[in-house]
Order: sequence, then structure tokens, then C-alpha cells
Amino acid sequence: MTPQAEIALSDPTLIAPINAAKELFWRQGYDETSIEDVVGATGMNRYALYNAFGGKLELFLAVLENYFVERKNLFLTALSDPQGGPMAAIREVSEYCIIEMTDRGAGCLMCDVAAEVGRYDKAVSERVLSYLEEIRSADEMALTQAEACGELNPAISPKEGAALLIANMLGVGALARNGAGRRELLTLFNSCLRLLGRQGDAQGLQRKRRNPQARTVKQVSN
Amino acid sequence: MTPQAEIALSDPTLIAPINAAKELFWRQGYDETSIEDVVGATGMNRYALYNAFGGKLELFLAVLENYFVERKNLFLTALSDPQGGPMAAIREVSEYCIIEMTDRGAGCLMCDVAAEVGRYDKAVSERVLSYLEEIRSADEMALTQAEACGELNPAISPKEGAALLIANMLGVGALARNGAGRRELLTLFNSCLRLLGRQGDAQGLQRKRRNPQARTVKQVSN
DNA sequence: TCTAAACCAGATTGACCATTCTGGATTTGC
DNA sequence: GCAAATCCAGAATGGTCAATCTGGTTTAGA
Repeated sequence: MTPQAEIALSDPTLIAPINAAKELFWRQGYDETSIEDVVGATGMNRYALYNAFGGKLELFLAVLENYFVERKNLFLTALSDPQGGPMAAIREVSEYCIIEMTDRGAGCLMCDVAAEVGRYDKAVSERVLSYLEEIRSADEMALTQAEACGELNPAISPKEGAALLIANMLGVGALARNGAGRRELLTLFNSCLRLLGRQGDAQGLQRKRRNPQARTVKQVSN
Repeated sequence: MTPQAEIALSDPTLIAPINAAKELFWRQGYDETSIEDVVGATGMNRYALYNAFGGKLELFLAVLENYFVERKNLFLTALSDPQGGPMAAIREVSEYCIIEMTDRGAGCLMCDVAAEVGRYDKAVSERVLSYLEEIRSADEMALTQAEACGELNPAISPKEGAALLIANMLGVGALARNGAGRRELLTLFNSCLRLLGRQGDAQGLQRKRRNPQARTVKQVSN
């Protein structure tokens, strides 16, 4: 991130324009979003925009950073002190993300749009990978707790499980971007979570249960 | 697909140009690839290109269709009569795809580049989803065989498992596009396959085995 | 009130690119 | 060998867009 973009992020009057621009980039992509679009959506004029951010790329970097931080907070808050247990917390934040993606039919700002920009600027790709790693590690933390309460499928380590969750969410994003429906994507995520959980270890679970027919898993209502 | 693109696909002299253009679009994306690039890579001149395909978009559609067909054949061939068992066949084709993606650092032509074009042309997005469904159904076929030989984790249906495989591959593609390494992605895919397989049902497996310590799974050599 | 700085909107620049045009070269059929 | 069709390469066209410029307007400070 450029120093200018960093300054932009800390200026409270720029929060609203950044959010407006984020919405545009997220829905339309980087190339498809013109400065004129941003002028229209933010209410700022070109002069002020260039003054505050420096240019289109720098504006996008500020947007991306804002999205990064927001997303990280979302995950860390929900996963560091999960009320209903770690698996429930993972489900909660993930379903929130899926709803965001299907609302926009636009996948993940970080991975899809940022990858577009990554073609110009390799630093963006690296930033994306490092952020994904941060989120993966938040997932891993939650899965470690899950392991401790016996909620994790013993066939897998928290680390591997977290990587699977990330990949699954990226896949869900790719499908959303091509127009897949919310219900379908929630079901897909649900299968993933089921395999990661103790329920994925079907026989092992059955052996512990008093009534094996209760094996089916509570589905999301969507 | 336009009639013109369909004709282009059936003309054997256009196979080489289509493959050259595919390589460009795959690596660089649609917007970043100029007609001049294509002229350079294919050896065809602009006049001939426009004559054969009609325009840039039509050229891309021909490329996409070619990729679709090739990919479908790859999956159907490997999965319809799997020599070393269905799970091995799934592993084989998937690892092939991962190697392709990491070679180019460019994810999946179908999902990543086509989604870019899908912004102009909704028909492209729909085509992408329908093709993914075809590949998913090939995976489902293989997983149904796996279920019959007791190689599938009983916690999951072949249908769900196939959807998970697709999502996982799309996620792997997103990671590859941002520069993730081959080894990391193969490991990730491996965890996915392990959960889908009988090994994902750790306790159940343990109960059937004579020596439970043989629980670890053969890893890919990469 | 006055002055200097900040701000605005529209016009302009400069670059890129898909597509078409054109006039000459090459091939093809007879 | 010749005429007609096909092909070629570079120039030209038209459009888009980021970024800058300009000349006038508003605001803020003393």
C-alpha cells in the first residue's frame, strides 16, 4: 500500500467514499469501473478523488485494504470467542460471506477483483495470499478448539481443515460470480462443514451414539 | 456460441491458432490480451483472424468451447473406465489440472477468464455453469462407483462429494491465480480427497482394519 | 472585508485498442 | 499465361478512459 492510500484509510471523511467505491469494484470489477462511475457513486469530483487517493490504482488499494481489515475483524471477532462453539462460529461467518457474495453475484473482492489487479501489480497478489493466510489461521484456531471438544473429524488436522475451508469459500465465490444460487452454495458449504466435523467420521460417530439413525445433520435454513 | 465460432471449431486448420490464442487468454486474461498479441502468437494476420472468427469475442468463444470439450473429454475418459479405481482416477485428472494451473499461474480458463467475459455476455456465465455441472456429474459418476466399492466416506453422498470436488478445484484455481505454489495446492487437494474417501471416516475405518496405525494416507509425490 | 487557499466542472490531452479500409501482392482455376 | 479471387500489411477510424489542465467559484482565516 502506498503512503497516500494509508493516509486515505485513516481519514474518517473518506470512509463513505471508500465504501461506495468498494461496492462498485466488487460488483463490476476493476477495469469495468471507470473513474466517472466512482465520481457518480461517491459524490466526490475527480479533482478531490485524485487529491485524496492519487489515482485509480491507489484508490483500489485503499478499498482493498479496507475490505481486508473488515474481513479480518469479522473472522477474528467471531472465531476468537465463539459463543455456540467453534464449528457454529465458522458456519456463521461463512454463511454471512456467502450471502454477501450472492447478493452481488460477484464472488470475493479480495480474490476475484484483486486477482485482476494482480496482473498489473504483483504486490497485490502477494497481499492477497498473505491475507488469505491470516484468515486461514483464524479458521485453524477455531478448528483447534473444535478438535479439543471432539468436534473435529479425527481424519484431519486443524491446519488442513482450515485450508480446505478457505479453498471451499474461494470455490463458492467462483460459482457465485458465474451466477450460482444462494441455496445451492449454502448447501455446498454445509457438506464441507459436515465432512470437517465429527459427523464426517460417520462410523466413529455411530459407535458413540445411542441411536445411530440420528446421524443426519442439521441443515441450514436458507 | 455463434454459428461462426462453431464453424471455426470444426476447421482443422484453425486448431493451432485456437490453441495459441487459448494460451494467451489463459495466461493474460481477456482484456489484457490484444488482437495484436493474438496475431503475433498465431501467425495469422488480422484480416484472416477477423475472417475466420468474426471478432475478438467470437474468437474467445471458440477458444472457450475448445477448452470445454477438451476438459470434458479428459474427465469422461479417465472417469468412465478407471483402471486403478475411481478415487485414483479422480486424483489423476485433478492433479493434471493443478499442474496446468500452476504452470501458468492462472487458475482455470473457464472460471476465471470466462467470468471476466461473463460481465459483457451473460450467456458465457450460463455456459460456464452448465459445463461445470457436466464435470460435476462426471465426478459424481466416479464417486458412485467409489461408493459401491466402499471407497466413499459414508457421511456423504456422491452428489455432494462431486460438488465439493468442483468447489475445491475452483478454490485451488483462485489460489493458483494469486501465485500459490504447486506443492501447497496438491497437498490441499489431497486433504479434500482424503475426507471424501473412506479414510475420512477415521473411526469407521479403524474398526475394519487389522492394524489401525496404517491409517495414514499415501501422499502425492510432487 | 479582503486575500489566499481550497474546490469545482468541463474541456483537453494522450494513450490504447478493436475494427475497418485500402491498395498492392499472391495464389488459384482455367 | 491470365483473370479473378484471395490474402496481406500498414494506415486510418472511432471510441473509451485515466489523468491533467484551466479558469472561475467558494470557503476560511485574519
